[in-house]
Amino acid sequence: MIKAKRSHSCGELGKDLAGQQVVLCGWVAKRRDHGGLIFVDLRDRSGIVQVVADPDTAGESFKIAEDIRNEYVIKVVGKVSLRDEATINSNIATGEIEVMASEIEVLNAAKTPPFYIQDGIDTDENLRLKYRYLDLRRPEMQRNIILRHKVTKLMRDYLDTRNFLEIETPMLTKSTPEGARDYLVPSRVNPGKFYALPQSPQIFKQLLMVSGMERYFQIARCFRDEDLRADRQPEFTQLDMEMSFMEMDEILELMEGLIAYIFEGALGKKIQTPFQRLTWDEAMDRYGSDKPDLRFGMELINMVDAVKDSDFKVFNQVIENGGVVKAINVKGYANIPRRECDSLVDFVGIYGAKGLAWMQIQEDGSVKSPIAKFFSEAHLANILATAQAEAGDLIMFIADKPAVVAQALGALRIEMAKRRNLIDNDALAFAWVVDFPMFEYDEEEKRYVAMHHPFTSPRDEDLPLLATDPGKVYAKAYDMVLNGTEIGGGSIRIHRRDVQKQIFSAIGLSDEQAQEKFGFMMNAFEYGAPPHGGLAFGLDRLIMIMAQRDSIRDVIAFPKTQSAACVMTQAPNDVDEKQLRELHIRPSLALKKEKEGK
RNA sequence: GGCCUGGUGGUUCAGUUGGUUAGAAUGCCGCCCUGUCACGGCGGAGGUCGUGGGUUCGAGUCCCAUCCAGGUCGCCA
Repeated sequence: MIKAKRSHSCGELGKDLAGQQVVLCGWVAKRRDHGGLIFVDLRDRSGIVQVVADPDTAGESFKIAEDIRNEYVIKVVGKVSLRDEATINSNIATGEIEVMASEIEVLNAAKTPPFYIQDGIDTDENLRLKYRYLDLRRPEMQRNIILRHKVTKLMRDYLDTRNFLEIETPMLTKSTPEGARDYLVPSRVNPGKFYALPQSPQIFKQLLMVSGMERYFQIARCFRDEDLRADRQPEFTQLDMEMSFMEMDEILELMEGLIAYIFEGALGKKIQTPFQRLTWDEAMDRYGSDKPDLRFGMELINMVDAVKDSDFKVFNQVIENGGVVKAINVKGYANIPRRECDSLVDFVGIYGAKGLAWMQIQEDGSVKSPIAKFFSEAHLANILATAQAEAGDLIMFIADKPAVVAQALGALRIEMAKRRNLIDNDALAFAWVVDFPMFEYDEEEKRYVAMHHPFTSPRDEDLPLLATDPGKVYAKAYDMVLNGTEIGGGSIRIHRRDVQKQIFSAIGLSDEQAQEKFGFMMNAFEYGAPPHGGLAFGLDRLIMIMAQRDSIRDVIAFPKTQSAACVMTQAPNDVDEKQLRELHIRPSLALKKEKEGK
């Protein structure tokens, strides 16, 4: 047994330590056995260093070096030695030195792992998740987790120096069906009753403002029982903040400062502030999205004036029925096969568009298009001028209700940018989207629902519209957008009981229902609630973008699969009938389920 | 819930119009090798082709169902 304690990390060794004895601990990343000489790449969190076992210097330990295998955990005593010029390995940070082992101890043997413990592996994610502890041993995953740690540390530092208090709020809370589905937790001591896991600490942080905490933050776990996506997990983390006595402009500026601080501190990237601001209307009009990707142009162009009064009935009917015709100009993409155009019709169909028209501008300036015959020379000239089209361009049109055009053409804009390779992967395009509509109409429920959440303050000038025309009310809400992803959102909140009541009424809650669900909050507003507002960043998404990954699963240590399951622990799992009974959940339900399963 | 893609040695994949004993690379095991770092050389083991039905003389291949994973629409105040 080696008595000496670990003295260094593998990655920190360098030329300055030449000649010094070190004690290293780590995992065997690779072993190259040359018979009379064995090389071991030893890996720990800090990096990799080459350990050399030479019978002359390793003595008895040479036999141990012969038996070790990948992922064995070993301890090595050895001398740092400069490598000969010819044997320097410039691929690794410690490539100018190596450690001549004098003693080796196996701390633990290891089975051959089911996949390679290295970067850039192309292994089924299910397998990686089943052996997540091995997946997290891979350097790129360790870098992601380390980045995440750095970012949360920087967040805490930034907010601490600006007088924020980190305060925890409950995980067992009250279910409020407005919004996403809740994860419910049965109460043992209150038969038949349930807690809900928080979708966000929204109400509690507002109450903390009533409490006079003035500035609050929390790195808060949130839960939503909805379907998963590459950027959506049932439990996720947000940096949640709330501030009293601050106007929107002050909050946005403070948040820009936070983001700049994080990017500088964690990635060494300077971020230009202030960020561009777009109103929601403008974002929808120009990009067809409330989270526009501003790394490229290709804006949506309104074609109504250019195409009206033509012989093309499809466009005419859409315009007559209050719809719009919009287009994007895909520069230099005219020469694509008809087949690709047809497949793009299917693409926009996913988003509800009933069709897609296109015009290919030929080298001689003439227009090749299935719909060209419906337009006069003057119309065509007008269309080309409106689209600023040149030879070689492809103009793609969608005509439909404004919301469908925005969604389908907005998605097409991004798809075409990908195909044209217009997106700079190193670019960081930040923006604020402000002035969201307060409500949107839910066709299914036949009522208005809050677009952000019902605690968002309407604009002062729109207050009179609350009772008469809720659809026209705008909110003091703001989203931070980065590269086409919403990374944060917030608002100035309501701090007056009468306004809050009006909002609940506008979304169809009776006074009694409002009192039953949110009475405690409205009561609090009567005891000196300060004006306040806040914001929450989606931490997982932010880290994902910073780490340049495509999925938040890569920046979460133990994520769930698309079916909200954990393949490593097998959660969710069956529970004992006894447990159910204690929770006052009738075992008959479970039994019934079991029978159905058979 | 809808649509799309995938599931074949440990891993990543190939597998033709359905036809003999299902291949490759890598990994793994054994032997050899004192300057490799994707070490090299020789030899070897390893597969109920996701699961269950069906069609057929014959199914990895065709059909149906189902499970799992991923993407996406709906959903996500």
